[in-house]
Amino acid sequence: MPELPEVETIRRGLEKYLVGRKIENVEVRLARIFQGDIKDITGAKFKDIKRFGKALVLDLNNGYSLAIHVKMTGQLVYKGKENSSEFAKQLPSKFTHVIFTLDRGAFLFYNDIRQFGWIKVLKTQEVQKQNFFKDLGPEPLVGQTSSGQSNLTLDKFKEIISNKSTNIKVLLMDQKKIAGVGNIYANDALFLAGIDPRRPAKSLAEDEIVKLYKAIIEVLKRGLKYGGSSENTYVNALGETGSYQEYALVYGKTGKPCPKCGTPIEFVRLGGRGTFFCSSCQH
DNA sequence: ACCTAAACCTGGGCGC
DNA sequence: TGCGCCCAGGTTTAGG
Repeated sequence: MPELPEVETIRRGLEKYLVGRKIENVEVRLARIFQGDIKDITGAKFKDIKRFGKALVLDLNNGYSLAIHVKMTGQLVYKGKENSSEFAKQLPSKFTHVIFTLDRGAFLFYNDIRQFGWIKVLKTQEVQKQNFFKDLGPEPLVGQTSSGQSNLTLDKFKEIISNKSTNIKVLLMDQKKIAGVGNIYANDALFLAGIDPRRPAKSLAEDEIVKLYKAIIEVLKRGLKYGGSSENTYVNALGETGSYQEYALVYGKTGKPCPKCGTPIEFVRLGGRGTFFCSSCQH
């Protein structure tokens, strides 16, 4: 779930089903995932559901917040009379590590196969002191996602790109530079802009920077439109999969024909991450 | 300042 | 069916 469109999709679902609801009990099955004291949140109600980059912040009505990062395989799924999907019916599972019992016989489950994610209990006023918050770059979709902090303007994007010798793709995925862009959308944005992911950021010409800026916003909006990308384990707050993977341009398509010219998509590794591109369309 | 590899984990897919 | 290997929407840390 991991990138901006997936986390924002979860946020919207949680906002719909959790706001005003009471936490009656918390069961932590895997201690590593949960940091804090469950006493601080038991009995409180959800007040506001926010997203900062790829992290979620669930504000409660008692001065505490739950900060959550799902990393690669985390899932936050609501189960209650508003949602009796097959997926929810089967919860909790062996991958359920935290169970929030809510009022009206409902539950919020945190599942995570790889166990990389975390849930932290914080005082609401302390949230902005956390690294995931204060080190975060500007948001590409402020105004369309009702979350985040400062907006990634074109001028700000130019400033971020200028004089950086690092690969443009690695830079796009740096959360300190830009919030929310991960591997799928970085690959697809570079394809849409016709830019080779291996190029040094500072080598981009003015018109290429503008194209890339628009491409980032475009692919993130598509991701949101299709409810995120369910390549693997991602589901939304109701346990439903997204469909962006059916529309992905180059991500995960090694050897398959380029959607524009038919040349086989190439695979290289940049910054330790799988990188997909068309050597014919991207320069 | 910058780049890489490894670490945190489990499971799925592939070749043999 | 099983084994070994490589892959995975992220981030952090250690080392060069």
